[in-house]
Formats: sequence, structure tokens, C-alpha cells
Amino acid sequence: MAGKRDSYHHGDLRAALIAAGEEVLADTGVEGFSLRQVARKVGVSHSAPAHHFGDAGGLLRAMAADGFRRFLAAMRRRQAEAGDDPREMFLGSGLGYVEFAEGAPALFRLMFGSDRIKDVPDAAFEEAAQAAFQHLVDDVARLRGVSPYEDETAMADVMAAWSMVHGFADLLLAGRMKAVQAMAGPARERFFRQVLLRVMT
Amino acid sequence: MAGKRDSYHHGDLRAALIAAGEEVLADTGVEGFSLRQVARKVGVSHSAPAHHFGDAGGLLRAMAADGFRRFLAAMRRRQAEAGDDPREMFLGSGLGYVEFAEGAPALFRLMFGSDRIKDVPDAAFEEAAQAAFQHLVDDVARLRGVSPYEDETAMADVMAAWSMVHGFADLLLAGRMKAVQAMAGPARERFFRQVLLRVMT
DNA sequence: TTGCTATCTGGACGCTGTCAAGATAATCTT
DNA sequence: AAGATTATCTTGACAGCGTCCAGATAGCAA
Repeated sequence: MAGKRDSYHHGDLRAALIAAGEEVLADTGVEGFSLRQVARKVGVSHSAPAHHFGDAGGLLRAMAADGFRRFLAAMRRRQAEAGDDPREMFLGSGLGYVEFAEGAPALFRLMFGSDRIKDVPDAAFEEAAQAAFQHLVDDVARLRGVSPYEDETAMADVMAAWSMVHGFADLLLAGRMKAVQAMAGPARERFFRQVLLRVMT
Repeated sequence: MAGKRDSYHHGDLRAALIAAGEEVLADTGVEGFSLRQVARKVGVSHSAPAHHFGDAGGLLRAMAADGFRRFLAAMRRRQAEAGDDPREMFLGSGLGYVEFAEGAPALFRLMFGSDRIKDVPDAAFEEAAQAAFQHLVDDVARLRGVSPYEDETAMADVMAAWSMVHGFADLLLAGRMKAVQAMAGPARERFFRQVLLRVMT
């Protein structure tokens, strides 16, 4: 099962399409994304993807699910570097959140509500998205010492923290926070910490 | 200059295209948006829009600018109903923000960073977006008693508040806050106030 | 009336997603 | 081992799309 094309059958077309799809997505954005372009990139006929994903939405959903897994990994990575103080761990997740969004803006936008994947239930996607959400819930539980599922205030903390981080990332991508974008790396991180901490006492 | 089609020339095609465009946008979403569909709706040839807007992006930018004006109006309307306590006025703006997003989700998404309008400077769009941002700055200035342009902490308040409201709205549209969506109107508003206030002491 | 310009039409092009029919390879059955 | 079945991929077709271009029409200025 090689990745390279050596015969009529590809070998691992499904994975190759997802990988190539994410490159195309990064190049053209969600709205310029084209199935045929992905097929060309992999060196396969224009309708080969249909067999694995049904239609364009199917591939995009698979890519979004994959995105959520890497998204979670990015948060965990940053968190692991943050030590073991609950507050620092929380901030680490937030930094990973924003870092992922900036590193893969089109994928991030795809994951959070593109029309092209909406309104079609997808188990893999939901599971990956739910896992990422759970990570945030755990962060808050550690900080508050209560399970948000059993404490209304803690759940409001979760929603507030999530809204804050997500809004910050999305506005950054939209180019609507020019003042922040102009900041150098360290100053920017300091500013973000200051903003994010407002939500946790 | 009537709006209806009575001769070869339309009379007010530019405005008619923007209006029809927003209907199409609401129906199909940003990614399904089609220039030809808008032209059909207005009863005009498929290439008529080009003369007024250049290309599809031109029409979308004009629609987004119009959206920002109505967005600001929605915040002002809600704020006017909120009384004259600075905190209540601030919350009113936030409620208007979310209300607008839910009332016109596709337009909201278009305004905040669709690939189809990005990276092409547009004076009318920037002006309308800036006016909406200024409204938020004024809210914080009233609350804090300082101009955010002259006080770093107050500017951090602005960014925090904006991130919070925006993230809340965007996650709502993404369908990622099912618990909140399940709430009845009043409970939801109460919850949102509780979340948003976290950012302002 | 005679130009002149803005506005709109109609046709063309290459791109797109999706469908259906056929070709090829891998796997299963016996 | 051989044949049959299934999974995978190709090819060709179709309508819809955005954009360009040449032409038609109408308003306006002189």
C-alpha cells in the first residue's frame, strides 16, 4: 500500500485526498476550494474522490474532522509546555487555540461553520469536535474544582472562555484587530493572556 | 426612476442588486452565492451586474458594507431600549450584536472575513466596519470613563468585550453551543448577560 | 437633430460538481 | 488454480458558474 501512484489503483487515495485537500484549502480558501483541483494534485481522475467521499462536502467534512484532531493536539502541545498550574494550563490551551487558527486559517474557518459542511451529520466530525470541546471543559474543571456539567456557573465559565478565545481568533483572522496584529510576538502573547484572564476572575 | 422594470434600462439596478443579493445570500449562504441567480431575481441579464460592481466580489463587498450599517443600527436600537446606565447600554449593544448575527447569519459571516471579499480594499466597507467598531469603543469609554485610545487597559477591555460577543455569536451560528440554543428566549438572554458581564468586572 | 456616454443584452470561453457507463485490479469462493 | 464478485478508478457528458467581448438601447448634452 504505497502512497505513490504505481498502478491503476492508488493504494491510499482516501488519505492522499485529505492531505492534498488541506493544501488546496490553504492556497485557495474554503470558497475557492475545488474537488477537481485536489484530484489533479493527487494525479487521479476528476471523479475519483466521489467514490471515497460521495461529494465535495464529504471530503470537506473529513478534512474538518482531521482538523479538529490536530486542533486538539495543538492545544495539548501548548498546554504541556505551560507547566501544571491550572491557570497556566488554561492559558496554554488558549494560546494553542489561537496558534492553530493562525496557522491554518482556512481550515479553522471550515471547521467552525462553513456552509459547505453544515447541516449534514457526520459522526467522525462530531466526535472530533466534541473531543476538542471536552478539553476546554477539563481546563475549567481543573481551575474551578467542579465539573461544569454539575455546576451552572462553571458551565458559564466554559462558554465565556470559549467565546473569548474563539472570538479573539476569528477577529484576528478577519483582519479586524489590526492593533493586535501589529504587536510583536511576545507583546502579543502578553496582551492575549491579559485579555483571556479577564474571563477567569 | 422606478424600481420596477419598465424599459431597457432598469432605473436603480445597483440598489436592486444589493437587495436581491442579500436574499440570495440568506437562501444559499456565502458559498452557494451566485451572481447569475441575483441577476435572474432582478430580471436582468446575467452580465448586467458587472457594470455596477465589476465582479462578484464587488457586489459582495457592497452587500457587506450595507450589512455593517444595519449591524450598527441593530446595536443602536437595542441600546436605546436599554436605558442610560452605561452597563445596561453596553449589554444592549451586545444583545444587538448577537441578534443581528442570528437574524442574518450568512451576511454576518460575509462581513467578518469571507474569502470572497478579503484582500481587496474597499472604502465604503472599511468605513462602515470602522463605524461599528467605534460604537463598541464608545460603549467601553462610557463604562470606564476613559478613552480606550488613551488608556491601554481600556483598549484591552474593548478587545476582550469584542472577542467575547463575537465569539459567542459565531459559535452560536456554528451550532457549537447547543446547550445555549436549547434555552428559551429569556433564559438565553439572562445567560448571555451573565457571560458578557464577566468581561467587565 | 446629432453625437456621446451610460446601461444593458447575448454569446462565448474555461472552470466547476455530479452522474452514468465502462475499465481495471484486488479479493473471495469454490 | 480458476472463476466470479466487489472495490477502485477512468472517461465522457451535462448544466451552472464567473468573466470577457461585441453589439443593442436609452438617456443626455450640444
